[in-house]
Amino acid sequence: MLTQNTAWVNVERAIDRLRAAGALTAVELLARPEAEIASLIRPAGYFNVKAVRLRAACRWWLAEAATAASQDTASLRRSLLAVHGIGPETADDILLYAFERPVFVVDAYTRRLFGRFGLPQHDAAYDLLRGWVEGVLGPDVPALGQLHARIVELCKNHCRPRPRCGECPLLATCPRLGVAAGD
DNA sequence: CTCCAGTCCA
DNA sequence: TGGACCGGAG
Repeated sequence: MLTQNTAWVNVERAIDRLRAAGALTAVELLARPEAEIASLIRPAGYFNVKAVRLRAACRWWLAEAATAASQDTASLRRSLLAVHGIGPETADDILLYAFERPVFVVDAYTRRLFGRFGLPQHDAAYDLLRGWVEGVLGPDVPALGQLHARIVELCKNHCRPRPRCGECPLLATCPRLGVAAGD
């Protein structure tokens, strides 16, 4: 939630501050005033809205986490999406990495990379693009996590808004072949 | 579509 | 110094 539209380096600072304040667990975070949480996560930006969202997520965790394991993935996703501040991408992050469910996380990086590779799916609605990747990889949790993580790394280092194709490991197979102009 | 917001870096 | 940052709600 802290990393929603926010650079990861700033998220790490916010997490460090929460940890230093002893507010990294759901119980501890909920025990503090919302204004204090907002102050602690200030480096991550959007701190007022994110403080509200973190509280909502912690309440969900305390109420639902115990029975989450027994729920099927579709039900668990609906439950997560009902939480204020958890949209499709955040829900799938939690499903894949926290609950180890076989889902693919679609993010801005995925759409940018797929678009540059000429895949028509890059514009598709969230669930369509997610389902397409899941169909290609199959219900393989490690593979789904690896692909998402590698897309993130690739797009942070090379496939940026202004492409840095020089050292890109995909240069040989990229349709753009280092045409580093525009997007 | 617009707002939310601090931080980094070319 | 302005764009960009692993989105989501109203």
